[in-house]
Amino acid sequence: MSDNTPDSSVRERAPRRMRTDARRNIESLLEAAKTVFSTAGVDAPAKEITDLAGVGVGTLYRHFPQRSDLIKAVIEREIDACADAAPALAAAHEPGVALAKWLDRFTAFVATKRGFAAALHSGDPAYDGLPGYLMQKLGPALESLLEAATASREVQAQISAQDLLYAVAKLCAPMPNEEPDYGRRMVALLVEGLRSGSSPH
Amino acid sequence: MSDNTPDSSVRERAPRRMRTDARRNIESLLEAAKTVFSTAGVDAPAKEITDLAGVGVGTLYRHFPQRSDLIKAVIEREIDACADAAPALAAAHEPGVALAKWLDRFTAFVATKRGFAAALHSGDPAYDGLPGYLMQKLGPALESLLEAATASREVQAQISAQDLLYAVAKLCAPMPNEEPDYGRRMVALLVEGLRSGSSPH
DNA sequence: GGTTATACGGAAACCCTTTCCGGAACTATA
DNA sequence: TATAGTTCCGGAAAGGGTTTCCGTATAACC
Repeated sequence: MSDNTPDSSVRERAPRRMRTDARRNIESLLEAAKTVFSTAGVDAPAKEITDLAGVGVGTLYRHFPQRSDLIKAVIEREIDACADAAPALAAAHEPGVALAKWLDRFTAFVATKRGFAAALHSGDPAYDGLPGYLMQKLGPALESLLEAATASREVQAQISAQDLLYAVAKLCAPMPNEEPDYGRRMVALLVEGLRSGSSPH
Repeated sequence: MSDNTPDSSVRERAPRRMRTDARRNIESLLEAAKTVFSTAGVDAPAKEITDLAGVGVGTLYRHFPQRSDLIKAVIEREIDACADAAPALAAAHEPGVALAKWLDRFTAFVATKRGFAAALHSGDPAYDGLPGYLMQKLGPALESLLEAATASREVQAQISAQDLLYAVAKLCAPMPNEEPDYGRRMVALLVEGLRSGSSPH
């Protein structure tokens, strides 16, 4: 009752910022996981990751309570990187070229990171939020590129950003023993379909 | 040296045929696995499968030394069923209709069996042979349907059976929170691309 | 029926994920 | 800087699933 310290009882005290060692360990883990995943796949044992990160298993599981949380975090980081590439491309190239280059960037991401396709198709509900995250982060980027490109008459847009995003994500997902440029060919075919069918049937 | 029994030393004796209980157990296991996989996903514990099949774990692992072997076997069976559907459709319908109906059949297979997409994109080398098996079994079926359809001028073929097969397999693979007919729309768009682009650029 | 190769069942070994907790390290405050 | 109070760390142990192993049972062939 006699406690007049401002806010002490009404508002919880300002959360002290995360300890620097914790922040550093999270960073190390994400970096290590990215490396190990691309080397040995997303099913690599956790020990391999913690060893590379120079950290105990306990530390891994405090920050990423489920294995899938770590995988999700790594994938989301890479999605972010992809989104961040858009503004620079838009500034440096003609609209149509920027769009093409960004699609290449996205295609490379999907084709390279096996873990992404694996998570997406695993059926594990832990990854249900991934398409949403993809759309949320990459949708605006792609939309602005698409708009600029259509405005300058370089392409005719007949497909939503979401449809295109998902189609590329699926078509370019790596399959064993596949010709290297299969994904690109199919995407090109799809875009061809867009160009032609200017009149709906 | 004195052994003159025909063939006994030169040729190994004819292999005795597989024991009937073994054959029966394999059948039970495949049936049980199919059921459990579609109910609880391909990651369901092996015990569930052996219980349903009325068999010990040892039996499962003798016939399918790796878990992936069982999954592969179940998927290959379903691919076979898909291939077997083609002749009947071809006999019962106009070429164009038969092609459409068979593509529907295949689409349903891909969309329904999560395990298929999961295996294909898992990155596990155990499944590297799956696309080959798919092509080997379904390629001829699709080709003959495609040929009949093109011959009767109902479609213009500008895509190889393999490309089409793989595109459908990828586009129709289920993704979380996806509109129900996304896959079909994209496949339609792809086919639209084929119709239009009669002249290569 | 007797002999032999083959298959069965389930306990144990193994490997990986996840939990737990005593002790160490960091932050805030004086 | 010293102290108190959190927060975080490390690795041992628990939990759960796959895979191996081997004594026993049974089908195939003579």
